[in-house]
Amino acid sequence: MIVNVTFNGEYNPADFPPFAVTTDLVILTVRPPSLEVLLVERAEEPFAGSWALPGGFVGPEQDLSDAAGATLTDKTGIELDTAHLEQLATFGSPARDPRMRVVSVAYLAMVANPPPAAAGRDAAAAEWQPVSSARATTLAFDHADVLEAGVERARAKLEYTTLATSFCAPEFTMAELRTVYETVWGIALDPPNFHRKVLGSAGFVEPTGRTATQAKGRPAKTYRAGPATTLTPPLAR
Amino acid sequence: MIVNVTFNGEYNPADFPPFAVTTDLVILTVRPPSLEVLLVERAEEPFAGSWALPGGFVGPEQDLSDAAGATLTDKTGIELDTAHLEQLATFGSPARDPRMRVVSVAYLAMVANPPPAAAGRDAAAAEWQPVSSARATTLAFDHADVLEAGVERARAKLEYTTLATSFCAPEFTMAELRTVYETVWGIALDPPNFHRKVLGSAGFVEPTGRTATQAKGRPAKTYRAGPATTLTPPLAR
DNA sequence: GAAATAGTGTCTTTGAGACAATATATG
DNA sequence: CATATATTGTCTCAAAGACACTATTTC
Repeated sequence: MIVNVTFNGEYNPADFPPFAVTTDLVILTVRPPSLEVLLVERAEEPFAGSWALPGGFVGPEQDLSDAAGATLTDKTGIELDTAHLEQLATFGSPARDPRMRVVSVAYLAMVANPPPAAAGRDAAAAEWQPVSSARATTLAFDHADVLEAGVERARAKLEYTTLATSFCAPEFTMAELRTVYETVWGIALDPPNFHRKVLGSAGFVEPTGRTATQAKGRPAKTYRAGPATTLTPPLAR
Repeated sequence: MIVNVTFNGEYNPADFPPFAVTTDLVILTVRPPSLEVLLVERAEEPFAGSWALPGGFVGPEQDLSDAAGATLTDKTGIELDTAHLEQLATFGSPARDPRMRVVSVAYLAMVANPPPAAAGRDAAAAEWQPVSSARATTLAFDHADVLEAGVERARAKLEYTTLATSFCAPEFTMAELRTVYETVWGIALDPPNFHRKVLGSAGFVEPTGRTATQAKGRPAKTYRAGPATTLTPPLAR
């Protein structure tokens, strides 16, 4: 198939050869004791059989964030308004795709309790994998770099934003919220101090008035995400 | 001029029509009492006569950061190794360029004591303008959004990185470094506390052993940037 | 010496962290 | 009641902020 594109005036094609633009997503979820990322097994070349981040081409009239959002809902089955989605960084090394110039705008998504992953049209399989496993795998393209950027962004943002709640169900206990931090950061936090810090951060969480029964021990009060988006002072790692 | 591009297999052109990829730069410098940004006056359509951020097309085999670096040295006359340059965000709304689909990867640069701006090939003029003035101007494309993102990134990064030194000459006084913060943040800082905080942050600055004569008052010791890149704990705004 | 700017000392307040103590559930 | 988990209390320490004070220069 042949595509003819005519340029003139200031827009000389020598100045801007056709680029393909894609989005790739680092979709994270917390499944204690692991931070997990959604990977797909590529069905076609290049890197057929390799694990990769889910992604896709940006349509001619499609906004970048819409393309990312479509991939997110398609791959996870999660509605956009329950997930956090933000632009991460753009990867455009000339050599990153062996066949042609592809610039990829990476997005970071944080989701809670996703349904099991299902293979799509272009993927042989889709699977939630612990980030530690994904790091040990040879990912397609430069997706190892993208994954690192996404994980580091998520780790950093837990410090100074309320985004940890996007890894939680709509209603959660203080221990569940704390476990999000412990899982993403890979460290143990002091439960009493964490409890006080969260309640002392105005707008971080709101009490529901309900309690959640524990397998053992005193029932925990439940909370929902509050209106605040930033934590000042931050929650130290 | 006609460009023929052949696609097949997974790379169906219907999935990825030709995009142009550009870089746009938010190049900031501190000239007390103003934080200033380099703007160019567009010589050609669209937005001929409007002020815009400097930028350019990414070459077929050119890395994104190389394209940004080339624009930086071209427009400011500053060597890359003396400036800070980082990727900011990518802007790709289908409507952002009236003629065709252009995805712009924005970069943020911080420079010290730039020479006067000079018009280039594609610009009628180039000028350092206070950010407050630039905000009051109607900028070309979506450059108002890009500028906001750049300024906010710079303001935030002064808190938890040592990047304020990239706004300073190689050798600077504590008052000069403090003035960088005061100019970017638009607030006054307490000189004694600032002094202690900076010296207490290991690797932020290193003494040169020299002093700088003041117009009035006691000469100030001078410092150079140290090896540290992050400030923990941060310098509160 | 007066004025200006650089730099030090000290006190108060805030918040993080360690950890004891109390509360409320299950078996 | 023993045990487990949630929640509150208390003490200590580090750092931020206010601001008095000292140091060193020019005029």
